[in-house]
Amino acid sequence: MFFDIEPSNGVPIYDQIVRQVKYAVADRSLRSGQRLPSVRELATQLAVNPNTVVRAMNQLRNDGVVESQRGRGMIVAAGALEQCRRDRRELLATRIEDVLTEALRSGWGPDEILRVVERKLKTLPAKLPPAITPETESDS
Amino acid sequence: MFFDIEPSNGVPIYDQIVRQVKYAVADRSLRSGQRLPSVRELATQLAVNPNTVVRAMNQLRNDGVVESQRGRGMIVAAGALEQCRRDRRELLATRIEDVLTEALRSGWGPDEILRVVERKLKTLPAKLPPAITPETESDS
Amino acid sequence: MFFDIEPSNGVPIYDQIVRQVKYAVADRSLRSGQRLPSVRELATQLAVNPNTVVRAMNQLRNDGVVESQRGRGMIVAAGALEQCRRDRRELLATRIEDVLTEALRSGWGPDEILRVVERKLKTLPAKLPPAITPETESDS
Amino acid sequence: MFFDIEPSNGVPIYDQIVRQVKYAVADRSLRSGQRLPSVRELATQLAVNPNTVVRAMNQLRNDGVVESQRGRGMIVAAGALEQCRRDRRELLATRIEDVLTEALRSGWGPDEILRVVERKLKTLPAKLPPAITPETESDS
DNA sequence: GTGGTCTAGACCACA
DNA sequence: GTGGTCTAGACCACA
Repeated sequence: MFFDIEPSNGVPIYDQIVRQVKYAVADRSLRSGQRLPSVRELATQLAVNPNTVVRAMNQLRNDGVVESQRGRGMIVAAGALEQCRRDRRELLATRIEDVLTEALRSGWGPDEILRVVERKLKTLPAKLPPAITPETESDS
Repeated sequence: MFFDIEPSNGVPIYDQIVRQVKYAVADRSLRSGQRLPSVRELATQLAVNPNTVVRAMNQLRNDGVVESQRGRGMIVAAGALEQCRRDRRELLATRIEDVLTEALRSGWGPDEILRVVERKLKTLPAKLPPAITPETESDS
Repeated sequence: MFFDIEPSNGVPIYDQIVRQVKYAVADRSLRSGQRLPSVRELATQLAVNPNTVVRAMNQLRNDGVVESQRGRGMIVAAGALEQCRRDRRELLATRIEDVLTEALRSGWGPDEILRVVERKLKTLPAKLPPAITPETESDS
Repeated sequence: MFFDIEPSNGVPIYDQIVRQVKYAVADRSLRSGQRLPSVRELATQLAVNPNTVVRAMNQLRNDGVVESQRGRGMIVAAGALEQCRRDRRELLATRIEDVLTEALRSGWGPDEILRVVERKLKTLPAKLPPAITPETESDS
């Protein structure tokens, strides 16, 4: 698994982890039943304190995305795909709505906003890393 | 002036004030030379801690949007319109870029995103209050 | 507010706090809008680390029982009463069901179990502290 | 022997094993002198870590419920029946007392609690598997 | 003052 | 080995 954590870009680290895991599940980069790296592993891998990872995992468990098995680690929960699709849609819809609301209130018209969005959508994708992917454990 | 402050929607209150003032200027709802309500007035009007208003005003002064006039409170600065237009463009562009980046990373395609934006742009404007307007203090 | 925390009786401290707050709300000892003692206050009062209180508060917020107001403290949320009644019913029903299941499986018959329960219900109440109550801020 | 282990229902697996063995003895489903399956057998049968079974067996030995017989595995100890009846009574009484205490503290009255218990006692038994029974190893 | 986040590190139960 | 809990303590944004 590849995470792209940016310490203090405003979004708390634990929340970045939560979102990225959810997005990875929603995008089928992570699948139900799949085992996650241990808390300690993840922590070193992300160069982050284990407690921060624990906090993210707690929230993910709360949200039905992962299950912990005592002494054995965490796995992606059964209904995780549907859950994460819902969560993704809601997380993004809310953020989009917020920004559009702010833009409209600022006096921009819908057309003006749409033009900016379209332009960004043309230039942004090229810059982005090729989406989070699991280790190719295609056959192991 | 009418502000629409939402405590704990994630955006700090002082920042909401800063943005709304800038947008009002960019949108000509506030004009250069116009007097702003006093800190105390604003604070009670917004049901907010006076320190919070002070903080917002400090930032607005720093950004060249308002000027304090000896003993008479704050007025909208001379070059405020151009400044606020720039600020508005940048504030919104940044937020839009951020949300689009997150959406693209989550696995959504540009088309999918665009569809959501278009849909929201059709439904949102109707719901919004009729843009922030100054009290018709046509000349006071 | 009076809490009765027993460090390591098996139930995690943060969970004891969560339950007791919920029960207090369900029992109207705490009411919507009421301000909770600050995290630091509660921590010293309960002789517990502030982080432990924070954890409890996070869960309570997640469960819609409290709301945090930045820089101002935490208050009991609007719909908290209904929420906590539901939570209480569920928490207790689950525990009761679990213990009855275990008893039935152990070979005890329903009558035998019922007798024990009735006996305990006669002797226990007298031993218990007089329910958690808020500081009598009846009129302050 | 049939066990019904539920990983992560809160009760540690080793403890579930201990309790179920004790209950089986108390209920005469297991009798003194009867041989228990080997650790390995039990572990695979329960889909559980062998160490977990070992731990359970150690505790059962400590509690005088089983004895290891040189080279022949474990058998149910001589005084096991009386021991397990006592243990069962105590295990269940403790759990019942705990849950009743929590319920009373939460503000429920004894009558309210009793009603819930009675209702559960009517619906639960039907749902339960037909009590733990030994494989009819009538004599092996 | 308030809550929110994070680190460092310990200890524990469990498998 | 695994996750879960807790402490101690720092630093920050916010009001």
